[in-house]
Amino acid sequence: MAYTIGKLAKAAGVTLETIRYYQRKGLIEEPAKPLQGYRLYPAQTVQRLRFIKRAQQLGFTLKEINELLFLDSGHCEDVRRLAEQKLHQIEAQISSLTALHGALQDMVSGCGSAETDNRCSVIDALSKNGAT
Amino acid sequence: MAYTIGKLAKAAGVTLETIRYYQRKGLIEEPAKPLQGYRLYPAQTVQRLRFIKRAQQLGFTLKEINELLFLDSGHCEDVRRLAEQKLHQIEAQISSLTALHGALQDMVSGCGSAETDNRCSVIDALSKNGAT
DNA sequence: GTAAACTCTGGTCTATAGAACAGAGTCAAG
DNA sequence: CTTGACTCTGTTCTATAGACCAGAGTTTAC
Repeated sequence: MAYTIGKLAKAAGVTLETIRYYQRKGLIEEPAKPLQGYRLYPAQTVQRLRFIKRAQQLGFTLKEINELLFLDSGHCEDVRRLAEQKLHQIEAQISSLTALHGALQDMVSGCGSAETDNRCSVIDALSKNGAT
Repeated sequence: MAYTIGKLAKAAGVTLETIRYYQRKGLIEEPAKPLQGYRLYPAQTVQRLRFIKRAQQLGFTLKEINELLFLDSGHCEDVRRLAEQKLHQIEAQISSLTALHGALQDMVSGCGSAETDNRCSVIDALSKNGAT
């Protein structure tokens, strides 16, 4: 099953502009244009677009996603090395988000109860040194 | 104690450009320029800059930070609401990252052993439905 | 009292991630 | 076989978060 760009966009839940942008950036391949007619995208491009969107939601930049995508086609050893690198990044990201979560939670729970002066404790907490 | 912009920048660990940018964006107040001479910034601006930087590290955009700062002079409830909103965002982000971590880990451990075809299946693992 | 260092204003420039548009070509349905 | 929908290429525009630069004025240190 093949898609024209509009169908592809609809199937993947992105806009035409996004697809073209990703092509320019090398995140997805631009199928050769038939000498007359429209480009046709293979079904797997839908998956790829979804992958990109998901990874983006997870806080990866397009540049990082591009790297991740390259993992798919390289030698298994390179793949492994890069993937492990990514894993460490993700671990770090999770733990810093977890710390942030705790800090914010503390702030929120202090809020409303510990207003010694007329300022919010959330602001106070953020101005000092707390979560890393 | 008052700071010229350069001292302020050094004290807060930001650049002059950052300070000016924040002024343009209304995140910090631009002191009136004495008819002859340089602007002088009150010491509390250092705190404010640190607050901004800190909040930024915690994933707030300048726009959100501006809101937080604005709300500082308002009701604590509003600040709380914003912080709670952010809290939920962070929770979602953590769980997505955790899912991604699991998927990547599976891939890394399968890599080298389970290459049924000649792909290391990152895309496979993540293009389906896993992390939301 | 001059030179180095700093500040001022205002503009341009960068990267990221697209959105919007113009004018042409192409396809599909009635 | 024409009209409306879609696609093509290329360019410009947006927002975010600053960085950088030039030429002028100001301050500080020697």
